[in-house]
Amino acid sequence: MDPHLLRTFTTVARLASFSAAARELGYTQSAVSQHIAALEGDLRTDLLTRRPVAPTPAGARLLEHAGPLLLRLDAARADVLRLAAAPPGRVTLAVSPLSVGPRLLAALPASGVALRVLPAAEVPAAVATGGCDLGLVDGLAAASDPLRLPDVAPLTVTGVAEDPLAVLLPAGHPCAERAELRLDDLADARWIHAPDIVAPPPGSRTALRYRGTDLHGLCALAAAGHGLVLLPLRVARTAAAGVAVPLAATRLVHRSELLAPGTTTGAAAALALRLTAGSPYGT
Amino acid sequence: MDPHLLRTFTTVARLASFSAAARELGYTQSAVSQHIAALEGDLRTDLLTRRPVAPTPAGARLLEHAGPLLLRLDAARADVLRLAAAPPGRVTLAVSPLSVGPRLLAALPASGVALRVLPAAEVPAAVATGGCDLGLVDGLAAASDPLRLPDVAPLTVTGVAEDPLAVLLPAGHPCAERAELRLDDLADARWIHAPDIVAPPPGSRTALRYRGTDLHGLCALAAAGHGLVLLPLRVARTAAAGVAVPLAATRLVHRSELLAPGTTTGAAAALALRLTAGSPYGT
DNA sequence: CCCGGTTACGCTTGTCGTAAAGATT
DNA sequence: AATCTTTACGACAAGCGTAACCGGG
Repeated sequence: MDPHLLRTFTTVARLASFSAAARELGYTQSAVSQHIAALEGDLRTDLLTRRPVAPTPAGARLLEHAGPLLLRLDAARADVLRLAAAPPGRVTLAVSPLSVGPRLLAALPASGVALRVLPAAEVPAAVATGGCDLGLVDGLAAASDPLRLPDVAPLTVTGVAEDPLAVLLPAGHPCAERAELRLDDLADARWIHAPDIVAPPPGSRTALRYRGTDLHGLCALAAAGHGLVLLPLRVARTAAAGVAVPLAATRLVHRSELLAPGTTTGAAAALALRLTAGSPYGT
Repeated sequence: MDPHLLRTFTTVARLASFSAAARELGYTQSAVSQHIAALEGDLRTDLLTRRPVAPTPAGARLLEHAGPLLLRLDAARADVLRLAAAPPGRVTLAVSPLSVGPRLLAALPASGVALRVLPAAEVPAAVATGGCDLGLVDGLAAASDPLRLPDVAPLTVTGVAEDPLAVLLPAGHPCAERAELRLDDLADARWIHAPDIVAPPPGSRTALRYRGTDLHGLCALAAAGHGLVLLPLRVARTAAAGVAVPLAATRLVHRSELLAPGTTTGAAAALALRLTAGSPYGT
């Protein structure tokens, strides 16, 4: 269960080829073959079928563990190295699309910050492994509850914003005239599932799958009637087309949180302070 | 960042001694010294002070990562091995003290089950690393919200019970006659902090620290006026002494959840079914 | 036969233990 | 002086690459 072996294993599984994995990792085919053999010998189970190369059930199970494991390992290394490293000159901020709000816009102009837009699910990893100095994530949660984030590393989590939710409807939709909606009212509706932007409401059915982090395109699709989208009211109102109807009688709110690694110094620490200053939302 | 090196590092840090760690791990002092040197060389930072042996700041940081990391590694190995292993003859169920409720008592008699009482924080690890076949954890959460559990491994989590909360007061307490209480009413009160049994209410101050999983002793202390305790109403009512007053106007409930590893077979699967059958509480 | 994974084998490197040296109280 | 960590060194094993081998399209 050497991490090197796990890394080779995940690479082989991802590329479905020993030789391609060898090229990517800078090994020879032979070494890759030996790595897999070592893992399989250690666990006394086949992990991959050859020809075609695909994970066995045991291999699939191991794959579920290997990703988070290697991530945590990178995070640990990055975190310790960060202690000794000089504070970054230019701060890189990982943001999920909907986490960009007034608070960030107000805090930004002060210094040279590079933004990096990532799906919410990837922001914690980006901060933990040192790719970015700070992160802003958003998601749906019960009011004043912190978001559920994958714990890749011990990160400092601070709430920075909470917004009520709204549904973005096409102009002609039967509910478009109403002052507010409940999720029950839309029980039969189809939603656009855009996992890189917003989690869909629990238990909803999917009309269309939308990949990528482009919010504008998503709103356009919703306005054109291809499916409903749940957005922070603040964002839904600014959509060029479509009608934003506030969501009532729900415990859910849209929440944004700042993620900071254990060590935050220099310009990154200053930005973190501006982002959280006077925030009414706790850890 | 070889796991072996991390393991000796954590052992040395825990025992504050190279030689003691060597004895525990079955190495020579020399090997331990080389392990630490290898880690320090790899990260280009001192991790431990010698004489006395104690973690440096960087070392302390690494320690925070090392524990969860090694746990996940064990969990991965155990999970894959469990796929091939024969279903256990006797099921071992890890339970946190307050997770033992009517549902478990009803499901138990059917077969030979061994119970293992652990602090709630250790139950997920016990299930993930294969020490136990199933786990029951409890904790405080917003109504119908799942508990926040450390994700040591991808476990199947199923809610099995929710209970209203109560405060256990000594007989003469000013609030003891009231029909119900709010947490605000007790803002100045001191609580017994028993981390292995119940999380204290958020923001409370501690009168006494109580270690161990013995519920009876905790109730006795509370009844004797050494501090308040927050318990599921069901449990508080059965306390031999003391007065149980229901907690009102809170989002918090006491919740129990069943943890199952990815692979659950035989008698363990049957028990899991009985425990969750007809449960109104979701994932 | 060609492509791709496996096996054999030699070389290099790494890891451990023994033992001597060094440091700290 | 005693205790505990570090360093030196030799033995052994592990890991990688080269190259030969094999099995399926």
